[in-house]
Amino acid sequence: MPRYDAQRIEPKWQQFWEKNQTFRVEFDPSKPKLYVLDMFPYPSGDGLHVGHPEGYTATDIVCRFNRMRGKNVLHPMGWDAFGLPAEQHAIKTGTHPRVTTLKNIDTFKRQLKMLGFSYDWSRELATTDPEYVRWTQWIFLQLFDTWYDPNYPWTGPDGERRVGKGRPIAELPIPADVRSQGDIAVRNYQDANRLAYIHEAPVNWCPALGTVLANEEVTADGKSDRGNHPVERRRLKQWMLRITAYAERLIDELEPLNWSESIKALQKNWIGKSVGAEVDFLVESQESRVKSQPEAQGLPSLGSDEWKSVRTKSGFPTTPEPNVIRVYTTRPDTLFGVTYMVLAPEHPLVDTITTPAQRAAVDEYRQKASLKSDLDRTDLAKEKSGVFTGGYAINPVNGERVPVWIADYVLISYGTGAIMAVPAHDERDWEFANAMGINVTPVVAPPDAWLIANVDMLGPFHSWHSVGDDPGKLANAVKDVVSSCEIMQDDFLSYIEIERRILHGDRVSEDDAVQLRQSYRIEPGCFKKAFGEYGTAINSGPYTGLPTAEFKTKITADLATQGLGKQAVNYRLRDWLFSRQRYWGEPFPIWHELDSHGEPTGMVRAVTDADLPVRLPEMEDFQPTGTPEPLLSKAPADWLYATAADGTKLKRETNSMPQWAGSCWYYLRFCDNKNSDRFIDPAKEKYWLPVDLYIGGAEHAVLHLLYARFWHKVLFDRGHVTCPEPFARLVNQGMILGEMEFNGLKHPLTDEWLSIKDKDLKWSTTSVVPVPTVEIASVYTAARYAPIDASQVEKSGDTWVLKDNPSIQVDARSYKMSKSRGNVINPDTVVKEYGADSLRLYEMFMGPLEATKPWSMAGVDGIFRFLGRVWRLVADDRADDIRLADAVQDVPPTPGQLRVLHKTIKAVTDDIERLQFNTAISRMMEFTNEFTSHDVRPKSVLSSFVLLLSPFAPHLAEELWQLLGHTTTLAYEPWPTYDPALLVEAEMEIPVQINGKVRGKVTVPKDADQATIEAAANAIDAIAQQLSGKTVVKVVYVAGKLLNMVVK
RNA sequence: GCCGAAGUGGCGGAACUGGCAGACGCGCUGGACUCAAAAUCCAGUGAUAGCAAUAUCGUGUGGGUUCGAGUCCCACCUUCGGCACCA
Repeated sequence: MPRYDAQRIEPKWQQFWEKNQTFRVEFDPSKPKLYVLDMFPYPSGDGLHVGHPEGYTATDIVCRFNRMRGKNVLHPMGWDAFGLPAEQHAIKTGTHPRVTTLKNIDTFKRQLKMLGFSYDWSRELATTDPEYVRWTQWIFLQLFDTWYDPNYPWTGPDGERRVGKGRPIAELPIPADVRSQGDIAVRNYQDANRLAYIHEAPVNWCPALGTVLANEEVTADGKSDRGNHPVERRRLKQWMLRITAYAERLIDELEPLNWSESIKALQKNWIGKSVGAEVDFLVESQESRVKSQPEAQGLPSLGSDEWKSVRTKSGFPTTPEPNVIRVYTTRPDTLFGVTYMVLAPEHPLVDTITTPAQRAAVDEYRQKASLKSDLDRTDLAKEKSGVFTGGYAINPVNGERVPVWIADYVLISYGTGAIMAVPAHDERDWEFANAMGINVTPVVAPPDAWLIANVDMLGPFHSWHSVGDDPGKLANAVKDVVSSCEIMQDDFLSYIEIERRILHGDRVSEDDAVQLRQSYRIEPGCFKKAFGEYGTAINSGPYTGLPTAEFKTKITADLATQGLGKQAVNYRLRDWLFSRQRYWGEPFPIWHELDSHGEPTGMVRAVTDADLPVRLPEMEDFQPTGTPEPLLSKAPADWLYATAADGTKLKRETNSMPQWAGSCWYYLRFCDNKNSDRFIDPAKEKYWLPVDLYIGGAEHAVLHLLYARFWHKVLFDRGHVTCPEPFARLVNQGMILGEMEFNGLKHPLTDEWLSIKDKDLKWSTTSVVPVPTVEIASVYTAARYAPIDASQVEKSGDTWVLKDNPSIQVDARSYKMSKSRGNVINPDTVVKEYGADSLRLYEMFMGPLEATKPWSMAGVDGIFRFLGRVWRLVADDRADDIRLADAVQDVPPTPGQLRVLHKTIKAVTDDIERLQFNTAISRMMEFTNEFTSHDVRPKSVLSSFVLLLSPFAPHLAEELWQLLGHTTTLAYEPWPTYDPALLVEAEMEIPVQINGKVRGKVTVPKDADQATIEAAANAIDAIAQQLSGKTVVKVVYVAGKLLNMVVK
C-alpha cells in the first residue's frame, strides 16, 4: 500500500544528487550563465527558522527552472561565521567560538540539505576560513591603499564615463607645504586621505557587548541592534572607512538596478543627499564693541566691509578665517530672515566667541551636552535647550548683528556644525526662538491656503479657548494682546474677526486675504507654525518678489562672486566605523610603529601580502576588558609584537573587523573559492558577475547592501572587478508571522472579559471602575491580554467578538515569531511530519514572495494532500509494490487533455518568470484536479507535468519521473514548451452586459463576429426582458471578451 | 512629523496593460465508501430576500473619470515597515 511517503522518497534523492554531484557547476564561457544568490546566513545556535527556506526555495525554483532551460547556473551557499553570538556563548560556557561556529554550521548544513536545495556544495565557504580571511584582509589593504579623487575623469571597463575615482595612495598629490615639512608630514597627509583611516570621534560604545558599533547598528531608541543593550557616546580612536566619498555614486548607480523602488528609496534616504550653500558670517570682534582697536586677541582687524572686499578678491576659501562662522543651509534664500545663529556645543569657535559674562553658562551647557547620549538627546528633543554665547556675527547680506547661541539641536557631525537660524521658515528654529524669546522675521510669503489653514491670532497668548465668542472677554484679551504686540488695535480686531469667520467656515474674501498676508508680514507668531515650503520672497532687499527656487540660484551665485558663499552638497551618511573590540572577527593587517620607549608613534604600516592572512591568536579568556581596550590586546606577546626589517619595533592593531567585512565580498569568492593566487580570477569574475538574482530579507536594506556596494565600487575603481554594481536584481522576501491568534482583555481584579475598545483604560488595583489613562498613577494597572480559542469567537461586522457575549470585542491578528511568544515554527518539525516538498511548496503557496504573511499549519496540511493527489495521479496507492496507476497508459492524449497541459505549461512558465510561485502552484492544482477525474491518463502528459512540478517539489518529481520509466535525473531535462495554437478553444463564452451588469452569457464559435454575438444575445430571455421597453443607445464589443449594451 | 508598502469572503490569497470580483488552498455544511473510524472521492459555500428562476448590495471611506473601476484621478481613514532635531 505505497502511499505518498516523503520520508522514504526525500533522503533517497538527496543521496542521489550528492553521490552524482548533480548540481556541480563549472566555469564554461560557451554557455549562458545565471548567478542566483541567497543572502549569506549567520549560522546561529537556533538553526533555521521558517523564514530562511522562504527565500531559499524561491531561488532554488529559479535555479532548477533555468538549468532545465539550458543555463549554466551558479547557486552557492556559505556562512557569515564571525560575529558576536558565538563569542557571547564563549563568555558564558568557555567554549571557543570556533567550536561553536563549526557546530552551528553543521546544523545549518544538515537542515539545508534536508530541504533539497540544489546548491553546488563544492563552493561552500565560511568567512572564518583562514584562506577567506586572507582575502578579506587583502581587500582592506586595498581600501587602505586608496584615496578618492573627486575630480578625476575616467571611463570604466563598463564603458561609462565618470568623474571621481578611488586611486592608489602613491598617486596622491602632496602639497608643497606638506612636502617641505618632511617625510612624517607626508605620511600623515597620506594617512588622512586614505579610504581606511584612524579617526578620533564620539562613537557608539556598548558596554554590554564590549565593543563600539556603527551608526547603522544602533536603533532609533539608542539600543544595540543585536541584543538591545544600551549604547553610550565616547570619544575614541577608531578605524573608519570613507564611504561618504562614494555617496554620490551610491545614489546615482542605484537608479538602473532592478531593485524594488522602496529599497532604493530606503538607501537614498539613508544616504540623505541635500543640496544647499555654505555661507560665511564674520564674527563681530568683541573688542570693537568696547574700544576702537580691534587688533587685540589676535583677531584680524577687518571690519565687515573691509572683510567683504578682501573676500571679493580672494574668493571663497577652503577653510574660513578663525573669526568666521561657516554655516550650511539648504535655504540661502532665507538669509534675510536670520535672527540668530547656533553653533554645535562641540564647535571649535565656541571658546573664542563666548563673552566673559556668558562663559560660565556656556561651559556648563557644553559639559551637560557632552555627557548626553543620543538617547538623552532624543528624550529631551521636545524641549529645545541652548545658551547665548554673548557673541554676535554680521549677516553678510544686510550687515545686521546676529546673536550667536550654542544648542545641542545642532549636530557637530553634519554640515559645518553651525547654522544660520531662520525661525520663520524652519520648524526647529521656530521652536527654539519661541522658547528663547527670539525675534521671528518672515521672508517668504506663504500661499493664502496656508495662511487660512494656520491662522491663530491669539495663539501666542494662549487665550483663544478661554475667550471663545464672548465679546467682553474678547475685548480684554485684545487689550492684553495689543499691549504686547506691535500691530494696531483696529487692525488686530479685524484680523480676529477674519479668523472667527474662517473658523466658522465662511468663505474668505479677497479683502480678508489681503489682511491675512499683511498680518503674516508683521507678526508671523499669529500663525500656528513655521512656513517651511517654497513661496515668494518678502522683506529680502533686492531679491524681494522672487520665487524661492530662483532666489536660491541667484543668491548662491551672488555670494560666490563675492567670495562669501558657495554651493555645497551634504549627506546624512557618515563614514563607516569599522573597528570592533572583540575577538571573533578578522584581525586588521596593520602594524603600529613604536618608539624606543615602546609607545606608538602614530605611524602605521600595512602587513605585506606575503604575510597574509593575519590569523587570530589562540586565546582562552574571552571576557570583555570592561573598557574600550580591545580583547586582542590581551593576546600573547609573540603575536602582538615584532621588529621590522628596518629595525622599527612594531605592535599589531588589536581592534578586529566588524561582521559586515566578510559579507561585503562573499559573492565574489563563490565564483572562484579555491583560488590561492587571487581573491577571484578575472575571467571568472567577468563571466559570473554581476549576481543576476539576489533574494533575502529587507533587514539588510541599508547595512549589508550599502557596505557591499561600497567595497565593490572601490574594487571597481582599482581595476579588480569589471562591473560597477554587484547585484543586478534584488528581491526582498516578506516576513513570515506566527499563526493567527485571538486575544481578549481580562479585568485585573475580577477576571471578567473586557472589550478591547477599552484597552486605553486602566484599572485601580482596588476598584473595579476603570479610569482614563491620563489619570494613571502607579496604583492603577492595565488589563491583561489573555488568549482565546478560535472556537469561542465570531466575526461581527468589522470586528471579532466573543460568541457568548458579542459586546466584548477581541483582538485578532498574527504576531512576529518569537521565542517569548512561543509561536515559532521549526522547519525540522514540519519536515518530519510532512516532508521537505510540502514545506517548500507551502512556503511558496502562502502568498506573494514579497508580502508579509501568517503561518498556518492547516495550510501545510492542504499542500500535503495536494502532493498526495499528485502521487495517486501517477502511482497506484493500493498495490503492494510501487508501480504506475492503471489509468496511466502509453497512449496519445486527447485534444482536450493536450489543451489543459499546454495551458498549464504556459501558466507555470510565465508565473516562474515573474516569481509568482503561489499562482504557479494553483495552476498545477487545477491540472491535478482535472486529470484525477480522467480514467485514462497519457504517460507523455504526466511526464511533462512532473517536469513542471520538479522545481517546486524536486524529490517527489524525481521519484515520479523514475516511476514513469525515465532512467536519468530530470534536473537537466528540457523544460516543457507550449504550442500557442493548442491553447485556443473552439468556442468562446461571451458575457452579455446591460449597462455594465452581466445579465447573461452566450457561447459562440471562436471566430464569431459582433453581429452574430448580438443576435445570440438578443435571443436570451433574460436579455430580451431587460431590453423590452428600452432603447439601445450604444453597443460596446470587446473582441473575444464581452458585449455591453447601453440602454435607456 | 517625513519616506515606503498594504487594506478584497470566516482565513491565506487570485484577477496580465480598466472588461464575468472571489481562481487555488484552508475552514465549514451535506453526501458516497466503511461494521465504524481514518484516509479518499463527490457536491455546496460573499451578504440579503425568495421554494425557485432571479433581484439588490458588495474589493478601507467619500468624491470623480468611463459604456464599464478592486484596477485610473482627487481627498481622507487604518495597519505594517523604515527614518527621525541632518539645517
